[in-house]
Amino acid sequence: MSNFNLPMSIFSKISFKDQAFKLRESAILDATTSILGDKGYDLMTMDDVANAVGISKPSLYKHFKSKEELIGQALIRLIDGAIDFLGQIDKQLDPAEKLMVLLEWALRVRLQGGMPFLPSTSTSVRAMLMKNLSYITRILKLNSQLEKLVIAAQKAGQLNPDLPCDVILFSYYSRTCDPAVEYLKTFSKMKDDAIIEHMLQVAFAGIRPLP
Amino acid sequence: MSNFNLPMSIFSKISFKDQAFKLRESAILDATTSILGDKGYDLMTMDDVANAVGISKPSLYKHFKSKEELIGQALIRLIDGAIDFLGQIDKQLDPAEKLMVLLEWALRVRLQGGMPFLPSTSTSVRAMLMKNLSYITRILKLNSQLEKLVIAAQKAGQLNPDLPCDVILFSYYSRTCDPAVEYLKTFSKMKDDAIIEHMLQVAFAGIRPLP
DNA sequence: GTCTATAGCTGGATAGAC
DNA sequence: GTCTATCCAGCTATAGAC
Repeated sequence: MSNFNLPMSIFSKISFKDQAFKLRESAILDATTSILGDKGYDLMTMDDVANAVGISKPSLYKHFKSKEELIGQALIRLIDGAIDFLGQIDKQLDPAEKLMVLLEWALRVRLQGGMPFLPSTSTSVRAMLMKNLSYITRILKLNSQLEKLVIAAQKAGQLNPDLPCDVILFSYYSRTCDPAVEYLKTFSKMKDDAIIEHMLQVAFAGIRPLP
Repeated sequence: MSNFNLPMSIFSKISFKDQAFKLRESAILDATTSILGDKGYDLMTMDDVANAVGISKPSLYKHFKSKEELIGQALIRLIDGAIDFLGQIDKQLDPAEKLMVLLEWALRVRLQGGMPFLPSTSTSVRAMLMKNLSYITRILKLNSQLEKLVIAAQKAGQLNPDLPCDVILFSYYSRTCDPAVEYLKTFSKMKDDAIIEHMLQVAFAGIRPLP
């Protein structure tokens, strides 16, 4: 935190503990992410997570005071990753290209065992997330950036200007959690790169201007 | 069944009972469908269903011997509806038009409170369904009909012949459970007809031949 | 066939020793 | 902070009376 740049000799014990704590927290979030991607919110149990990390359930609860908070944190980390990635994208790219690069990133994250970008469609999960203020804050931030990109791309004639902005935006979100990805991997045994290429092609053909 | 066309005077008692039984069974499946669409597989409880129908849980278990069977039957009824609908589509339509009409039907069913056409992506739900032989049989039947339509449409130049057939087929399936539908309804307050129109437009623009 | 009541289990969360 | 052991709510499924 605030002592990152101070000499270790003074704070070594504290910072070591802190580091270990952060590391374990990160390991917990990794496990949560992977299990969420596999089983989904409802079927993921706190025992699953604790066992995957190799700690006991009470220890898990020292880090996250409830299942809801744990999942909220995992989603926040994911959204933050997206916002970071968006900030690092080559400024030279035009809006539609930026959207494509971000979607590629999201699909790749998912194919490498992450959870889908959008949580379940289920009412209860959404209700749970809506109570989580820091999650809402992040998602609104990301959403406003994406909305600007969509509108700019429509103005520039890179995306279909006849479609309502919302239709493009929500379709875009949906592509990040498109089950076709899983089907292609499971049933067609397609390589990750081929899956991503085809998903991008279909997704953007759907929202580009009509000929 | 076999006595549908026989005089009621002879079988009235039996057929009446049968009818009532069928009616209740149908009501149970209706309730299951609606609750599944709302809460999803894991959160739907047998109490929910029994209460919605207005019967007790043991009575529910007289009709369906487990939660898995109940959900399986609800899904089978849905698939059968799709197969029936497909059989009734105007034979004059070309393959791509048939696919479009069917997708419209599926989206409309969903918007009217039904469950999504494809069940959850979750591993456990899929595992449950894979043990259900009559479900598998139906889904394979529907799948083979749709695959034929896709291939025919590609040959006729109505769908992009450069895309693997699987990519089109799985993308098509995914559109039936696209969360963008819910988002447009919830956040954009869009009318059902407008949602369907836009979803169809985006979906088919994505898989049509490139200009 | 329908109900009330309950068995049996699972999973979220915690008490209390170390 | 970490564990073992446990509580308790809520769920599937059923026994047994009517």
